[in-house]
Amino acid sequence: MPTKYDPKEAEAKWYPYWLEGKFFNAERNAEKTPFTIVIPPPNVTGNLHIGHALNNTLQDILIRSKRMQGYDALWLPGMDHAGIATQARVEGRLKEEGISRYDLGREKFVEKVWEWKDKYAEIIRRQWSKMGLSLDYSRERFTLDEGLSKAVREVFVRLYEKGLIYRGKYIINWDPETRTALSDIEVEYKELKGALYHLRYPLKDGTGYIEVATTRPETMLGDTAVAVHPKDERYQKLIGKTVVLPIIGREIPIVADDYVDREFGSGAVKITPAHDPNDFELGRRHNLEQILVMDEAGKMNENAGAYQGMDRFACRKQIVKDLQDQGVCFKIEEHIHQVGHSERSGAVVEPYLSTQWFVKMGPLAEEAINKQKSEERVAFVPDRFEKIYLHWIENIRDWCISRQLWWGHRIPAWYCGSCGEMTVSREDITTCPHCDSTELKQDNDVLDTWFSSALWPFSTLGWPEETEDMKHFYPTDVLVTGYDIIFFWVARMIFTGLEFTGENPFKNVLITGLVRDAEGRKMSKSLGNGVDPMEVIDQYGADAMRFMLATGNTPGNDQRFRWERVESARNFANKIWNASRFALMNLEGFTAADIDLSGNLGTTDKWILTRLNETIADVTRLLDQFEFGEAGRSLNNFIWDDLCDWYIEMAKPHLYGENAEAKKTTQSVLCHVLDQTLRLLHPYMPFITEEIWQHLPQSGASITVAPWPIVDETHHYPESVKQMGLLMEVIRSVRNIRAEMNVPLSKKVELMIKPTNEEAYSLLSQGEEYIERFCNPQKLEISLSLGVPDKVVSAVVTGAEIYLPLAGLIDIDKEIARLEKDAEHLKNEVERVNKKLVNQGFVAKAPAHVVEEERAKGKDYQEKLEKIQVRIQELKN
RNA sequence: GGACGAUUAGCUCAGUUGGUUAGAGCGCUACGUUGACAUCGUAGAGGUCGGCGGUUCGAAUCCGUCAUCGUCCA
Repeated sequence: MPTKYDPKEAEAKWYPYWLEGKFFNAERNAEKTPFTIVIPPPNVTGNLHIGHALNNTLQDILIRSKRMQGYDALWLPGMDHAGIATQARVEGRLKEEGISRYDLGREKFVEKVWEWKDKYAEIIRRQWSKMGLSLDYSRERFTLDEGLSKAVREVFVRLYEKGLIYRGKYIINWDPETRTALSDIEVEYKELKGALYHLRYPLKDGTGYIEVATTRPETMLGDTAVAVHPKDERYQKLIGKTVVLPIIGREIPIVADDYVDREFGSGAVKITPAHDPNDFELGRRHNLEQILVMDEAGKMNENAGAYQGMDRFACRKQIVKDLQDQGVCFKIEEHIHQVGHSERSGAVVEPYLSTQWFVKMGPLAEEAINKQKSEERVAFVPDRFEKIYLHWIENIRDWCISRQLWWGHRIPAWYCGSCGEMTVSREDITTCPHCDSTELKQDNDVLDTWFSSALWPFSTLGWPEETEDMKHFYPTDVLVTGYDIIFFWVARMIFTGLEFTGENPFKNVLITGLVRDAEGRKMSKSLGNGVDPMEVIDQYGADAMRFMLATGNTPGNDQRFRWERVESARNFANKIWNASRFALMNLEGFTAADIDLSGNLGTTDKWILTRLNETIADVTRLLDQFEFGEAGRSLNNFIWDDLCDWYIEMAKPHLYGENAEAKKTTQSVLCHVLDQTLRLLHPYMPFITEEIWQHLPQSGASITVAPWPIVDETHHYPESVKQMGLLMEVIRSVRNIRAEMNVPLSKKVELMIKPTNEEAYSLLSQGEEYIERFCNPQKLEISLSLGVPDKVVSAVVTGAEIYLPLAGLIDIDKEIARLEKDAEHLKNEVERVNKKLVNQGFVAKAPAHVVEEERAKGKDYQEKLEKIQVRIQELKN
């Protein structure tokens, strides 16, 4: 084995091996408890980003650990057709060739998108494999594939038949850039500095004018009323009168409506029912005409008179100028307001009157709310996200699901050119069921991408068929996703899941934060600060990236991407590699059958086995609680500190020594501990653990299916932890003295240790060989009755006093100063503890064991302090 | 305007039901190539846990309030 771990080699070797062995394929075994995760399907628009890497790593850790724990683990992969995003990308590509989608026509264009999809699906699969994800590719799905399309149709038709899907003419959010309707949540509101334009509309009777204010003056071309508050005294006598709309000359009424805010502006508002949601509602109450003044591209239409053909913003400029010239616009104020932008294209969203399809949310939301308030709620992790979800679903509005795109699930509604009836159908139809005419035309629109994503946890398992997979693996166990799509996706999966399967689609939702750049900025294409996970893997290996992401922080919080942290993780991998290399070099000829822990275990053996037990318990518990960071740190500490820094060093004398029995015991312990540790680490670092494990004396096919370690009660020795503690403390003190007194390890010195009692004496005597090895003394004396020389450097630990006679080598004043510093520190501790103990409240109210611990601490500090003070006195004499 | 989150060592972050001498990695300082590893080892410096007030025998941890930054919702 080389001295450095080569990630590329291991990664290239093991992923194909895993696939060939079908280790990732779920069994659908009735004997086993299923554990299911469906991957949040990435968009087929392009490459995976570092956020996917985080999200997928966490899922892989979960699924790998559950698989090893004996569950029938299914991690189902798939991709999303991502309507607007994908269509926009393909259109962009065509544009480079000077072609628009209209040049190609719908059919040809969709063919092009499928080509794109095939290409990127392949890229994404390759990226998944690079990351080492244990996905069951035999069950991979795509939101537009046949089965899922069938599920989409089924859901659409059922909701339609139930009256929960309807078609109608309403104000929706229109994106003039991509020329499609958007749902409410696809609109991002940004605070912008705009203007409030004050206009005077003249009364028809010539008795004056009424003042209105607007932020979108171009919409005045579509005004069909002016509204005032019915109780507004200023306007009482104007209600019912008629004004003449400037420029257009249309006569429009002044109406009274409670909706009007008397405080805002002049208290009178212009009403444009076709371009504003509130005006739309008001217009319906007052039977006002709805006049659209723009087309789908955001250009002024034939109703805009002279402005026809102008872009909406150009028109705004021009119309303001014209209104000013006419004296209609008499004041322009700076005005900061929230302006909706398309989440996809960034274009300013236009409230627009349009015929669209909607999901009626009331009944669906109610069911979801009730469920969430019952025992059968979805567990959000961290739980604060539950509130965010509930608040949203409790205030939800109907969902606009039709999109004026070509890429997506086409709406299964047909219009008859003969009788004019509309038919919604599961199957494509060619004749009208109402009049038998064949003049049928399918609705041009497609469904919101999230409509199909909402069905993902069950449509991927074969629903609406009653498949075996559905019966066995549904509902799923955990959904891992970012907080940015709780509304878009999580909420919608929950209410569709409840409606169509009667259950929550998942038991837990693990919410992750965003991976930001090193400065804490959101990664974005425009900033160019994104980190490509493939580059990270290329430089440091997949395991390092995974470990870094998984231990980066706590669930739900954002984390910053820092290369130094990837480097640390890479170093950790290398540490494991070298520890294993050491072990393997000393396990020559040793087989799995040779492992024997029944022999005469030493304190260090007992200690490392006990620490292993603790680590197994911690990691298992923490993973169940989704505490990936803590579990990873626990493993890091165990491997680096306990295993490498102490156990391996202490194993050396046995491995190199003549005692065959001791050697075999040490080999057994080392081999066992390493094997168990690799298994615990495997979910985080699949490649390196497999690579090493395959070198280890063991008989399994792959660590991916090796049983998860369990706490071994027969090898649990809590007293060994205390015993090792003393040994470690003695060794550390000697090192500390050597460092502080500038006595390098190469310099042999005499070392005298005076244990405080028989027990400590026995322990330290047993550990003599280790003290020799770690402290490199010329002569070591451990005795309860030591004749301490005058010129000596010393230290006091709990259980022993340590002396290094360094006559002539040291500066007495320096040693006194060093001891006084220790004494000072101990004095503070003694004082702190005493203060607690004299406090009657503490002694009376604190739990007995806490008081007892505090007393013991106080006694220990006091004893150490006294001993140090004695040493100081002796040096001063 | 409402809700939530963050504020802990120079930097990035842990700290899970209130009781640890407040931790890690990186960085820094000083030593060190002893037969796994310099992608390393040993030792060390560095924090009044954002401010104020409260609850409690005891607060980084619970409550209130303020400040700064950030996110979501309206």
